[in-house]
Amino acid sequence: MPPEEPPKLTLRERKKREARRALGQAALRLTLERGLENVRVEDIANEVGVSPRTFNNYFSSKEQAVCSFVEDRHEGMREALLARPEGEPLWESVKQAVLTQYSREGEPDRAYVARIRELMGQLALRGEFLRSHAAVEQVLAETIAKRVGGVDHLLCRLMAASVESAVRVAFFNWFTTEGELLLPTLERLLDELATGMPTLTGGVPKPEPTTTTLGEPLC
Amino acid sequence: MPPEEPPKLTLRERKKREARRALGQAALRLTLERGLENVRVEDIANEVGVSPRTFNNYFSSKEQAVCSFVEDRHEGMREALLARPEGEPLWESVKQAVLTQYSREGEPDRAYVARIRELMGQLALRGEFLRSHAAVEQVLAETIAKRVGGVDHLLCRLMAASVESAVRVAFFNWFTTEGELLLPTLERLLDELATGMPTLTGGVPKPEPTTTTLGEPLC
DNA sequence: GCACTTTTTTGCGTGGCACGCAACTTTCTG
DNA sequence: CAGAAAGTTGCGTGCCACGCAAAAAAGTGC
Repeated sequence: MPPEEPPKLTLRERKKREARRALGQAALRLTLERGLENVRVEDIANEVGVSPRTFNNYFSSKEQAVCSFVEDRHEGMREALLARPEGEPLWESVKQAVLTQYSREGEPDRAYVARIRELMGQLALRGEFLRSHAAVEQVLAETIAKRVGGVDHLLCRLMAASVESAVRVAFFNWFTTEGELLLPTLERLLDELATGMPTLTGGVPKPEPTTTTLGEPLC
Repeated sequence: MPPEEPPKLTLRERKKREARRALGQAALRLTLERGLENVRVEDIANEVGVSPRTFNNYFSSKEQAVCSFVEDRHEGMREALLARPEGEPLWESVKQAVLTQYSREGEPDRAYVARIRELMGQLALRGEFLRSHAAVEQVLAETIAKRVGGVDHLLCRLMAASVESAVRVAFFNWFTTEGELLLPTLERLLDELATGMPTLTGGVPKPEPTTTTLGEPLC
């Protein structure tokens, strides 16, 4: 095996990617440590050894930088989906691609959960967070469309949006509960989507007067 | 019929609501007229006859103000769902509630479409826009949970998220095409969700080499 | 109608942020 | 190695969110 794989990308390209990655990572780390309001753009820039002005060449806000890790999954998502075998039914492909992507990252470290939960509490991040998810959704929709050829674009979008919904809900559940694993929940939710909505109706329709809170407005 | 309905809310409460509504509306109108980057917080405040500082007592950014109309639907959504008859299957209730809410507003004026499309192009608004949708989703999830009693909260969330997905996709389609109506599309997408994902697979799996663009990353 | 409390509005000041611009440095190409 | 192309940086500018405390408005009890 070659220890140095031939850099197919130009040096510039690699440097750019690396800089962006480093900035996003630094932003996330600092925010987890101190909370967003105690992180200045200057801090992030310094951490990476770059001028504050340069930071804004890559991201147009620190919130965007912090959330960039979500968006970064889009590449893996695309590859995972395109790598599925030709004849496989579409939904199976999508499901497996999603599961592949998120198991690639491994069951996330329990130690981070509390901090991530705190992170998500940051109102200021919610918008950017969702925007990043939407970016992944867009890639997913395009890839699905490419895979199935001439099928209705609306349905591709709907499928992509539904999948991202499941991902968001699974993550939400993951970092608001203590013991549960991410992947099984995600798989279950995806199966639920496949089955269709009425499944939920199977539950007891008795209106319990208990005011059950659903938790934070998160996600 | 009483021409003046007795104000069940205190004067303060009414004034607050009115102020917020006026600010949001002004923000939206000005943005549609001139584009977000040509609207200053000061302009919005002046329009309503209030100090800039007060604007920030109601909204923590102008983007939030512009998007507030989306979030304002949550109240109607809640009522519409709770108003459905007792014995009705859950999904049917949800579907009808959503359709009720969006027909309440009437098929949107064609004249606005171009401007709305432009509005959605504003990168800066996307995050807030999604945040508002998420807020509606949250209310929807809570209301669903309340309606079905003790059923799995995860599934309630998933359903709410899916519904919002359909809404977003339907809107997207509505303001990126010329002739189509919003409500029929929305209903079709909701039915698609009810049926479950594999429906999409029904399409021709032939991989057309045409590089079909899916349109803007919007929504 | 009148004191007293609670809530909202407002002006001011501060720290911070995004971005245009133009000079400078690095990388690329032949 | 020389010129072109792309990326980085410092500076300046306009704007913005929010804390704070004083003033104004709305609610309350008598």
